[in-house]
Amino acid sequence: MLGKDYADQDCALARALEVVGERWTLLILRDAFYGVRRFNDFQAHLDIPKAVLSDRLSALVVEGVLDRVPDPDHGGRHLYELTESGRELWPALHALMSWGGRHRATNSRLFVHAPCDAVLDDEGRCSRCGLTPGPDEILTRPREGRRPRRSDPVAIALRAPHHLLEPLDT
Amino acid sequence: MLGKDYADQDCALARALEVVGERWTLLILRDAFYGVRRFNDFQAHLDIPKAVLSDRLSALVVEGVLDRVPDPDHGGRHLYELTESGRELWPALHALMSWGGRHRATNSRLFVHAPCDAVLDDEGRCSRCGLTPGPDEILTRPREGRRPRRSDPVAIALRAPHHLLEPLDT
DNA sequence: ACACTCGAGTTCAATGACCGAACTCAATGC
DNA sequence: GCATTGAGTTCGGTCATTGAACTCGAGTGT
Repeated sequence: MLGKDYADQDCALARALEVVGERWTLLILRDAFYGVRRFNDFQAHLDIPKAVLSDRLSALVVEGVLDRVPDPDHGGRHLYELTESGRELWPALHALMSWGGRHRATNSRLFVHAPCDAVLDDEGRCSRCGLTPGPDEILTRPREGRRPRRSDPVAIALRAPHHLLEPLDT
Repeated sequence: MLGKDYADQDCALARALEVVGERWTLLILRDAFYGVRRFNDFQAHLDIPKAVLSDRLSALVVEGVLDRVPDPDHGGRHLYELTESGRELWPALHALMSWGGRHRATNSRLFVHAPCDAVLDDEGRCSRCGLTPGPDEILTRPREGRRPRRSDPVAIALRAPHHLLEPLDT
């Protein structure tokens, strides 16, 4: 694993980056939050080489961030789902997304606290009730008036408003 | 820049990762928050190849996350300091650190809201006043009872309690 | 039963990134 | 004047990533 870990860094950040710090990993997890669960859906939406996707998914399963479960509809296939520890990465993901939205490009999605129907601010706090909900209470939809750049089936399915973690059907 | 960017991803997260998603970058920024400002201090504390450190620092300066200013004490040298946009990465960094602290290793540091003298929770919220302060209001110190793993001068200097962003002297 | 397709990978050669060691160069320190 | 130290750059070797081609097994159509 040379080149992947930061063994000499005595720091929780280094430990976290050993899990999610490699190229593509956080984008894979973003898609997992958006409801993507199948190998090919990740691949279609991310344009990632299959070998790398395979590596990353296995690593995330080993790390306990994703679960690999048999697909009930298709024998021999699997679904990749966020574990509890994976779901707890949401605040980190959201914080990075907010920073990107503020400093590079306006964020292409809104996140809404489902019970309040009020948008989340940059800190992930509901603008009505003030709580910072977990992903299971968050709805997402694309922001208005943006011409979408991607046209793969997953990107199209993601244009419909939906709950985070809710399985996508393509 | 092949292999560094995610040009086809229409997403604020991808934009953020193009800036901070490469190996070492977030650890460099962590040290910058801790007060490290000199090339050799980064190098000593991170055990990073100088060529890579040089690359990352220049890239962060180009991206407007760090400023490269002349060192008033030493002609011909420079200091690397967080810009405003760099300082706004604190919530993302803190969120990742919290996750690492919860799921991999207990965090080796405490973060304290200076005005309240109360520790921050995993969401970065002050346990007394409930605000989520920026780095300029945060004090950090090592947690008690941990045998430190590193013994370079920077690691030793960092053992003293200090404000985030406050220049370290080594 | 048979060929076909499609999803989910694995294998492979080429390219790019990362590594550590050695080198440069300017500014102190003695 | 000479050695040292900080801040890089250069360089050969190694490791990771890439896209294309290949494999394998489960359904599907006939």
